[in-house]
Formats: sequence, structure tokens, C-alpha cells
Amino acid sequence: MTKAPSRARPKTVADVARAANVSKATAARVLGGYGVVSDTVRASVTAAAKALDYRPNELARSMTTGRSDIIGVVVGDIENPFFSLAVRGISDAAKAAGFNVILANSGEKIEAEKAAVRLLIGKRVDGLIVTPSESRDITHLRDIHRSGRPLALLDRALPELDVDTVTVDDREAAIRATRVLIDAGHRNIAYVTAVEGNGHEYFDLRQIYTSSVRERIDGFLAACRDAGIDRPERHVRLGATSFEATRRLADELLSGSERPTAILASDSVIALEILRAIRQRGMRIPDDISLITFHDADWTGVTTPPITVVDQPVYALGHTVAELLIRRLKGDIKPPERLVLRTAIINRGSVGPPPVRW
Amino acid sequence: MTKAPSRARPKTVADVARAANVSKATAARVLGGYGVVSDTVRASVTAAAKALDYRPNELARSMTTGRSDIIGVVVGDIENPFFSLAVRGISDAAKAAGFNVILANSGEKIEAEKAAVRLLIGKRVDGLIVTPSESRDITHLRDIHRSGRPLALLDRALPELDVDTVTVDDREAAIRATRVLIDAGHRNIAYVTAVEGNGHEYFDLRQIYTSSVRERIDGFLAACRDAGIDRPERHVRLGATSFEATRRLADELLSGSERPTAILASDSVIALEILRAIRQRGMRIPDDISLITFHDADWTGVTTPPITVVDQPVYALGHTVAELLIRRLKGDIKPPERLVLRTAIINRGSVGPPPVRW
DNA sequence: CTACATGCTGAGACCGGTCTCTTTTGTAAG
DNA sequence: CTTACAAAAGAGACCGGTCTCAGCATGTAG
Repeated sequence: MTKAPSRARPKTVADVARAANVSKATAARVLGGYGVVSDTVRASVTAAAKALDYRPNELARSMTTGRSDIIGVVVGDIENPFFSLAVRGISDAAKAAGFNVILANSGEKIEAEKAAVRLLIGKRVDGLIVTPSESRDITHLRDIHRSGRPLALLDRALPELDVDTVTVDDREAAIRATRVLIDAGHRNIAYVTAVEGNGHEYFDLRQIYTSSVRERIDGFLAACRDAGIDRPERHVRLGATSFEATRRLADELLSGSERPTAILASDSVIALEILRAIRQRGMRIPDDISLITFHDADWTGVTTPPITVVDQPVYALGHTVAELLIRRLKGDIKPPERLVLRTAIINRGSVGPPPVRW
Repeated sequence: MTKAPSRARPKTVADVARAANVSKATAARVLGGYGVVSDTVRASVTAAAKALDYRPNELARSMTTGRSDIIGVVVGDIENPFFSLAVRGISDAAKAAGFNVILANSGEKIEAEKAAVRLLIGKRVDGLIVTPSESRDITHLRDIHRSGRPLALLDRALPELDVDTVTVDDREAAIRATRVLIDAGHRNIAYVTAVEGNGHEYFDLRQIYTSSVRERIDGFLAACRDAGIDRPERHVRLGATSFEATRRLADELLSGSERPTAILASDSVIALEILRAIRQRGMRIPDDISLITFHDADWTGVTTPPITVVDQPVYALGHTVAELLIRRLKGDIKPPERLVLRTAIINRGSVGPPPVRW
């Protein structure tokens, strides 16, 4: 039987000091590992601390020091394997440097993102890593910066915000992926992405407030135009923000009269849902339709056929941005860096020539 | 150009009080939303706070109140979709009740788990949810409990620790899954699981210190013995703790002279690696080998054939344990509950009769 | 023997909130 | 015009650490 929750007040420095017959200041020096103390006193304080089972109150500590050794991370969606892997990169880098990580989910909602930032700032994290869900409303990010706390951006850049940023070459990646499809003979290629949009069809690039999404669409369009494809923007589909939405989008796409012969998906979660829709209609990849997706999610290698992907250095993305932030936390005052990591296409079996119609 | 990190000292209650020409106590009442203040004063304080861009210092706040409105969560591996989904369940329940969540990863290492618990306790979280990585060394968990902070256990029970616990019917689930294979005619079934073990082959159930793992193995063995299978423990493989280890295990299994005709995997990450190994050898499912895995990971439905799985109510697992903890945080003093959620088999296409040899 | 540097310890302010207790103010009854 | 009493505002202690500064003892050089 475990002891009843006695709510025993945790021991404090003062308690230890009393037990060791020294002043609070001296006990604090030993316990906090600063200043200078004689060996004899150190020993007796340490002994008293152990006897009382003393644990420092990190709250009080970081209230006076102003440091918490914590990095706050706000990501769009932890359930997306893209982010969980990036977070591991961040955690590993943080741990190596003696920092801890607090994670908060924004669900890609600007309001939740603001709330998360407010929370983390309130908890006095030393610095933040954010995946900004949009570029229109960034006052909360400006505030972080203004409060003197370092901020670093992950996966999405904000031109107006001059802070350390790590992204991938989204535009290039989209061009290369699109070219793979074009080279295979496709002319009717759909691009499906997760950004919230008003209306799925027509759009203006300036309506896309997430840099990575915009870059990719831009690359997609460029590659299409380059190949002489007419009005490629007709085939861009926005709004794949949930299972259901993606499913609806995919169904529309596959049943329409101008059914694409190839689809490019902007992340593996979307691709999976599209794949399901394709399967359900009894269509075959790559004979009936070709598919490429961003993010080399682990399952993409085990489907039949395996899926051709844009391989992003996700772990490195997280690891690098954390390193940048930590460097800043340690007092580096170099001008902000904007790193762009390279992606690569992994050719597997999901791309073939377009089907010949009657 | 954003303003240089001016390191402007954040505004405090005292600053606001001064600006509004009231006492610190009064300003605090308005800002903290407690006590009673006249409407006029409230208005002027609020205005001053806005003008100064005041943000409360949660650290200082929770230092005096003793509450932080934070739930600490320690899970084995955030990258495992099982845990990310459970964490979403926790987060949703927490958010609904006005709590925030701090996440820490133990990597299934007991030392990291202890460090994480120490950190969270130090940060004075209000309560903890832990997925204990083993049952031998639980002093740190006892300590949480002793310090008066509520603790709840997720997915893994500890008989010696009488706290709120939510698990699934692991033993039953394993029995049912094994029966599916037995009913299909299999007699040589391997069970592959992730627990750290000294030696992969022989083992004693008492050597398994993770309750869910033990329960499942127990169920597997029971079902096998029930079917008259001789020494089924020969076919239990421990140690699938990493990509590489799992791969090695799978290769051994598939190349051995007593190659199993069916495999039961204890989680989807393991199953995926086994699937890869099977594919690479050119073997086909279910003709050459049958496969069932715990956890209805999203990819299991899109492979060819789709994989038969043990569907665990993962989201509910997280949601429920969080609710239990929150109830306790709100002062409920009922005796601890141990909830066991039900699982179900989803029959898909990865189980067939064993192949006939020559 | 005095002067001064050095090492160690103690006293107490401080961080930014909360909260108790006291004082002031406003209002209505006598 | 008091008096009574509630409502509102203020003063200051407190939480548990850190950190500055002062004090004291000892060591060493002049």
C-alpha cells in the first residue's frame, strides 16, 4: 500500500540549511552549485539534503535567474509523422545541449498558435521554435522577438520576420517532382495540398499564406507552364486539411470528367487518403493513375507498388533549427541565418505513363 | 526591419499599477481576475495593461498559487503513432478542462524516464501521466505519488502502484489474435515484441517488466497451448527495440530452418519492418506467410493485401486517462480506478492458411 | 605589528506574482 | 449629522530560490 497523498510540503533550501546548521545562502550555494563553499560544509549540506529528500523548485530557480533551460516548440500537428520526426530532431539537439523541450500543438489554427505562444512565453521558456501556420497574422511572433526571446522558424519562412529559419527547397522539389510526371508523359496533373482556402478551384498565389505551400504550388505551376501545359492552376486543389476533406477532394478529383492522370500530394497524410480513394475505385497505380507525394513516410515503401516520393531531410530540419536557436541562446549575436536544406526524389513504382483512353 | 532584441524587461503588475495610479494589490486583483474591484478602476487598470503590453509571468503566479495548470506526460516514444494518437487524446481532454500539456520522451529508457519525471516535478506540474517503461524500478513514480501530486498510468499497469490506470485487455487481445491464426491452420506462429531482453530466445514471463508486453505474451502462449502447440515460447522474439534490431530479428526469423508460417507483431512499427523483410525476400502475404499486428495504424489498410490488426482504442486510452487525472486534480478523492478498454480484431487480408511445403 | 588580500559564511534584498490584513471611502439608517 | 457597515483600495508579507554585499578569520607581505 502506498502512502496516502500526505501533501507533505516539499523541502526547501531553508529546511536543508536549518538541518545542516548553516545559513540559507550557504545551503543555496551548495544546492545550486554556484559560489564557493568549503568541503566540510558542502558535505554536511549535501548529507542534509539527501536526508530530507530535497528537490529544487525549478520554478523559483528560473524566476530569479530568468532562465528555464526550456525550449518551447509549436508545431502544426504532432500526429503528422513529418512533425514527430522533426520534433525528435529538435529534442535530440536540445538534450545534447542541456535543454528540455515543451511541445504545444497548434492544429494549424492561428488562434491556437497564438494561445500556445502566449502560454510558452508565460512559462518563460528561453526560446521558441515555431512552424507558423500563416504569414498574415504574425504579431504574436513579432512579440516574441521583441521580448528579447530568440525565435526560430521551422519548415516555413516569413520574409517579413528576420529570424533564424530552416526550410527545404520546396519550389525546386515541386519542380523536380512535377517534371518526373511530365517526363512520364502526363499533361493533366493535380496538386493536392492542405492549406485552408476559400474555394478549392480558382486561387491566386498571394492568397496562400504558408510559405512552403506557396513555394511548392509555384514550383508546380512553373514546371507545368514550362512544359506548355495550359492553365495548370485549374488542377491545384486546396483544403485537404482533414481526413474527411481530403477524402472528398480525392473523390471529386477521381470522378470528375477531367480526371487527372497523375497526382502530386503535398504530404504523406494526404497521399495516404488519396491512395485509399484510388484503391476503393479499383484503380491501379501506376497503370490508371500515377502518384507522387512529399515526405518519405515509412509506409510509402511497402505499398504495392511503392510510392515515389520527395524525400525531405525532416530529422535534420528539426535538428538544425534547434542548433541555430541554441547557438543564439548561448549569446551568439550573428545576423539571422536562413538555411535551405536539399530534398531528393526517390523513384519507386508509382509513376508510369498516362493511360491511353479508348 | 524588426526591432533589435532590445531585451526590454517584461512589464510587471507593479508597472501596470504605477501607470494606472493604483496600488500593486489592486492591479493584481484586476490582472489576476480575483478579489473585488470597482468597475472604474478595473477599466483603467485594463487600459494601462494593454498600453504597456503586460503579460502575466506564469512562473511567479504558479509559485505562489502552487498550481500550474499543466499536466506532465511521459511517453515511451512520440514517434510511434500509437503514442502520438494517445497524446492527442490526452491533449484534447486537457484542453477541454483548461489544462496544458508538457510532453517528455523517455525513449523507453528507465533513466530518461526518471530524468523526465524529475524535470516535470521540478517544473511543478499539477499531475503526471506516465507510460512506465518498466516495473522493477518505480521509486520515482512512488515519489510523485508521495509528493502529493496525482499520477495516472497509461497503457501499462503496475500492480504495486495503486493509482488511476487505463489499459486495454492485452491478454484477451493476444488470445483472440492468436486464435485467428490458429483457426487458419497455423501451428508455427512467431510473436515479435519490443521489450528489451537479455537473449532473444528463452525467457521467463517474470523477466518481462512491462505489463502490456507480459500480458500479451501470456495470452499468446495460452492460446497456443490451448491449441496443443508444443513449447510455444520458442517462438517468442524479444528485443525489437529499433529499426535495425527488428530487421535483424525478422531476417533471422524468416531464414531459419523452422521458419514460422505466421507472425504476430506487437506494434505497427515492428510490423512495418517485418513486412519490409518479407517483401524483400519475395515472399507473399498471405500465401507464404500470414501477419497480424497490434494497432490499426493508418497504413495497414493500404498495403496489398491490407493487414489484419488488433484495433486498440488508442485515442480513448489517452482521453480517458487524462479525464481520470483531471478529476483527481479537481479534488476527487475516490479510490483509484483501473480501467481496461476493449480491443477488437479487424479482419483484412493478411491471414491465410499455412503454405503446403513440397 | 600593521596592512591588505583571500576564502568562506551570513544577512537580507530581490524576482513577480498572490493573499491576508488594515485602512479608507461610500452609503444608508438612525 | 452621526453612526454603522459594507465595499474598495492599499500595505506588506510570502513563495523558494539567487545574488550582492558585508563581515570575519586566516594568510602573507611589508
